[in-house]
Amino acid sequence: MSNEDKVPEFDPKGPELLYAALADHIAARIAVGELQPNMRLAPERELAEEYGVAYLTVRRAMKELRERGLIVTVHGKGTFIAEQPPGDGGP
Amino acid sequence: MSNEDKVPEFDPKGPELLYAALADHIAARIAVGELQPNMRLAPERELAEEYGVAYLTVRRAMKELRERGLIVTVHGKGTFIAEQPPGDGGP
Amino acid sequence: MSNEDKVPEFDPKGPELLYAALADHIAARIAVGELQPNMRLAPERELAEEYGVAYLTVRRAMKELRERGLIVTVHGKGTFIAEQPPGDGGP
Amino acid sequence: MSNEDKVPEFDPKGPELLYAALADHIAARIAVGELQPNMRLAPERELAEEYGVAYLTVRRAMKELRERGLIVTVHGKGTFIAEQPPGDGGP
DNA sequence: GTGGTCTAGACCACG
DNA sequence: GTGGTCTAGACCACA
Repeated sequence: MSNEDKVPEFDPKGPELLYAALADHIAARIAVGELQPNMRLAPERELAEEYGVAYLTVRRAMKELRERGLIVTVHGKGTFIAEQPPGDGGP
Repeated sequence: MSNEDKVPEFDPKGPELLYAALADHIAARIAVGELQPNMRLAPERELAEEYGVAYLTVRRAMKELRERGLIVTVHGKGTFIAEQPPGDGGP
Repeated sequence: MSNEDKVPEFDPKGPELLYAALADHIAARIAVGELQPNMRLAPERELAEEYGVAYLTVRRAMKELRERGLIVTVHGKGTFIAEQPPGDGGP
Repeated sequence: MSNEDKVPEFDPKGPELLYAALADHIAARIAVGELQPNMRLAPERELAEEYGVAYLTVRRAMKELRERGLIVTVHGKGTFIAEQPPGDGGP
């Protein structure tokens, strides 16, 4: 945890749903430390353009990350990387 | 009417719009007698801070209450609790 | 009615509120036939840019026009010029 | 013109009107180069506190400076030091 | 990808 | 020193 590896480009090909792939990609950027706690994420519309996906796809990915506790969003202000909780230890 | 019950803290969670929730909360404070006719309400900017919302949100709530006839606002002086009309009696 | 005169540029100078001036300008474009019934108006954000005003100012102007019955807006689809009611005939 | 002298503290004592004294003080800060073209002036309410004067006094001083062409104010954004025109050369 | 609400903070009008 | 309008730009609900 908290390694400084690089996250590969976002290039979804697998059977995974697009919004899930996007959520995973951002989650990876957080895990790797590229996105640090309390940083503000780019606005949702900007993310949509950067990733070349529809706005709604970004919204779904954000919802996913919110539910995983990785981000916190404040209406009208932006969405921020959460203080990362101790990883659940995984499988 | 004019009971002296307490109004619970402002803690919007429901699906209600924030400004509407705020308007309702203040309306409740009036209904319960915490805010009496002719009293001056705190300045809008102060309300915004107290309630932890943006100024515009307070403005919208005030507009709502004005339309309901619960308050009267005078430009440059402040906003005041209106002489309460006979409640519509409800169901 | 339904003349094809031209509406002058939007250039608010008077004491009128900006959003009211904007509403009037669009109302004039409708009156003159430049904007025909059932046409879709440009998106609100685009109007904001075109007119060089803030988004909220456009929103307020739209609200005004909606209340005057000149436009109809559908959430998620756009705002459309209404079937014009018989003008009140004026003086 | 465009000297780099220092402007003395604001300490009105003379018969001059307070808002005029304030305007002159700010004009001096511009003349001396302490306030450069295109810089944003502190918000009016902040200036009122800093100078220890009423808000209205600041507003009047701003009006004065606007009419002298020393500042440009944009509603909702702030007030900015104007590109200084060639001094009128006055005696 | 639209309309709708919210945040933050500026200048304006009025008493 | 209050209420009122405006700027700028964020997230939200809907089709």
